Amino acid sequence: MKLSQSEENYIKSIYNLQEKTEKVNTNSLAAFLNTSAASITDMLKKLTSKKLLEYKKYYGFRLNNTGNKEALKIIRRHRLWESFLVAKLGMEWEKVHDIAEELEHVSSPELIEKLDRFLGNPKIDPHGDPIPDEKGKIILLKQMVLKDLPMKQNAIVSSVSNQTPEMMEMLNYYGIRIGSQIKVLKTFDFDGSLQIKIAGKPECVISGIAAQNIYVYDN
Amino acid sequence: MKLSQSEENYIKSIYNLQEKTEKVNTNSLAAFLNTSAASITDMLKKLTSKKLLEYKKYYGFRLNNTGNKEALKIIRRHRLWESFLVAKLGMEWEKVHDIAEELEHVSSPELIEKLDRFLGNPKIDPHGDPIPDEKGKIILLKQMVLKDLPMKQNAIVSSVSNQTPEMMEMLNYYGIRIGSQIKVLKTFDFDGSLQIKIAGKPECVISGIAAQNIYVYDN
DNA sequence: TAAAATTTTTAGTTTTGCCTAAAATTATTT
DNA sequence: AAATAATTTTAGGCAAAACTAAAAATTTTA
Repeated sequence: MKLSQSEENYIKSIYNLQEKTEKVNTNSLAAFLNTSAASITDMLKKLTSKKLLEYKKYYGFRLNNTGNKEALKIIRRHRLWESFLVAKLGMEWEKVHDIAEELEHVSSPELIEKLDRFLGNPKIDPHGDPIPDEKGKIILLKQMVLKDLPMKQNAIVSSVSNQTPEMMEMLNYYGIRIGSQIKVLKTFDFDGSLQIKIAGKPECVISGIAAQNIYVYDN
Repeated sequence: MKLSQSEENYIKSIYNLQEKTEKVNTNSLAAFLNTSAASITDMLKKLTSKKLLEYKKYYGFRLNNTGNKEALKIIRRHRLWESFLVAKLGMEWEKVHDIAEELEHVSSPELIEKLDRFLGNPKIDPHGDPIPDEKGKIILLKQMVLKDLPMKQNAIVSSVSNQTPEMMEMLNYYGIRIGSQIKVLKTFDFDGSLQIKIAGKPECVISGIAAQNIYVYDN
């Protein structure tokens, strides 16, 4: 299915809104896309005629199977590019979204599969969101805060909540990156700090506050 | 200057045609872009009003200084992406052009500078064309066939003419890549084969035929 | 349940980038 | 230099994707 950039943006936005509400309505999509309700109606007709949407006038709409698959392809591209920008080009997390928003429309399947392999088939993007696989399957992650990770259990760093330069400085010091393998060895009850082991690094201790801002997922 | 994809494509095409002829004319650009002469005239007016073009009705046109700079930015993006696709994703040379054609319109200067650094500031793309630097400067390369490289002189592999799987197999065997540093140690007059040294690899011998299909540039 | 408020759709424009056909201009022949 | 040919521009339209304003449908409220 060949889609215009605009169609792709609509599909992705509808997918996102669907995550929260059963039926999406015109006004909320208009607000989300920062456009007019009339423009939404126009596009809904188009997507319906392309058989991507279940749409009943005045009653709201929802992507059908085909539409959902398209949405997942777009999201896959977006999140892979975000991963690339952070992991390979060293860009900061706040900056990558807008660039990925453009890159996601480049529609060569071969490109995306090669990029995926090049990145080492990441399961999660720099914001901690899961990356759909080539079939559109999303793994559901048992994501948690490092502080809550059971002792001795291996996990992967997925994101951090506090993306300030100060946080970055500290993560850098510890050598903690998105995708780093991590394990809690010991907790100090006195102040809540944790002794941790990051793969390829010596053991070290991190404060409870820091550990509350680092997200990991079960491995 | 914010340009649409279409405007960028016109600018790039005009730049390419300018390389060959003093003044570009409507019909040749129409043929190049596979579109109608009337469409060309439309766009010429637009680019003129944006002060990117020197255009006199019926007499042909040419990019002005600003237009040339824009063209070089687009070409820089295109060639960096081509380099990325080949060098990092391992795509084949014939396939990368069309994909780079899409990627080149993503217009974040920071992205491009980071990509450039990530690739090691390549001077030449996988087709052997020079990559303009961030100021738009193009180095002029003394490109030559490996066979003609003076002995003991360091050079960089820029491209190969024969892009078959068989050629790729052999290059792979030798560990020759775009960007590899290479030097000729000795030539065997009997059959024209060359003893060469590729940086980071042991010395080896390559046939004269192969050496005639490998392009290098002076370092 | 009727009136008011909200939401959604329709109708009519605009801009961009393309098209074809016809007119205008320049170049080439004879 | 006049006629013919080629090139280029203008004129008028079309489709996509947006907009505003107004009409229609639904929901809320009194």
